[in-house]
Amino acid sequence: MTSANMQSRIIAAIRKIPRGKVSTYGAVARAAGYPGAARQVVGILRTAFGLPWQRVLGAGGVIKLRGDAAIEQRLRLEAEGVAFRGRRVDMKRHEFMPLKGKPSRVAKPRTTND
DNA sequence: AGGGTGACGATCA
DNA sequence: ATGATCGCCACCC
Repeated sequence: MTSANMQSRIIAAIRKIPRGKVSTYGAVARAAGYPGAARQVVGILRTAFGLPWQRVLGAGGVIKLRGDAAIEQRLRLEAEGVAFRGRRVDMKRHEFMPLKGKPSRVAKPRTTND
């Protein structure tokens, strides 16, 4: 078992990115359990439909699409509240990192989810 | 088998 | 910051 699973796991990882947050090709690959498979993430993003593709960026928060597609991705992200700093998104604020953050205090219960 | 392709990523000059 | 290089992984001739 290989790619069939890989594909579903990568897709699952992408679907977890919440609105207003973003991730990167590499991070998605790692989250799916395939470090180094960033290019596979790309392949899936290109073919699969119904995915929040606009939330996946290149390392550092750079939009790797070209031309119109790049414009659209930016607009879509800004539309969901993602802030840019020059050409890159402010990863400090919007990068989706499950398992990050210090569990020193009790988590904040969010009542208004999307 | 051999070679080319991606919405990549890290490193170095 | 920018371009080149090399490493990566699955897929498609």
